[in-house]
Amino acid sequence: MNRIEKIYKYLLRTYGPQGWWPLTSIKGSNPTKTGSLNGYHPGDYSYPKTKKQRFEICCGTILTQNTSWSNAERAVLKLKKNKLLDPATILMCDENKLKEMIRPAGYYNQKARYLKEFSKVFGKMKKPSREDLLKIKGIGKETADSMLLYAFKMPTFVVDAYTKRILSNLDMIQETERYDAVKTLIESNLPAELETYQEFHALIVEHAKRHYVKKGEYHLCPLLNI
DNA sequence: TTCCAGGCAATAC
DNA sequence: GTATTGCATGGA
Repeated sequence: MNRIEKIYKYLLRTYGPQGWWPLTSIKGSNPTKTGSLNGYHPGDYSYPKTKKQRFEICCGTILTQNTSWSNAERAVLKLKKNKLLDPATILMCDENKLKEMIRPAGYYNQKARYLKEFSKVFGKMKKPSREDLLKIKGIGKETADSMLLYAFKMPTFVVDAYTKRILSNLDMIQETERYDAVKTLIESNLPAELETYQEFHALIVEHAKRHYVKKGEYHLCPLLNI
């Protein structure tokens, strides 16, 4: 078993299935989880079940850019309450009203624009390619991969700041390693399975929230011992 | 008060 | 091509 696999197994054993991506229509909760308790569906990989849920996940990936999920979730809930978790409605919505709805997620000026841009093309997106998504204003590599992995169920790994921080601390990459290099490293050392990729990214976030927030504590990370 | 969060685009060098 | 900067709310 390679080191990436060992890390994955350790995290899964330690925290259990994470049930990403959270959805507002799911009321289950996991009290062991940091951050929001709502919407996760651990062990159930059948979501999204509807186009509406798929769109909600995509909106969530945009709203949580450089933002805590608790803040992004507030914005998602406001959108839902105002019937705005729908591309046609978002396109018709007054821009200032849309900004007000997503205000708690921060960066609301740009994110409102990003949501409109994405809403324009969502209807045409059956199984979009990464390149298709990257052409859309406001969708970078991580957001594109998050949409592919959690909304469109494609086995593609999502790299984020936490992934780099952890692997760098374990001396498996350089701090400055490029996004796609890290992505390839992970993907080439794990079976290319949707469930595995979905879990691993979620587990990395959960683990990082516990051990990689304070800079002086990275050396206490339990992964250093495996 | 300061720092950080499930990044991205625009600009500067 | 690489490094820096602006964007913003809410919690610790």
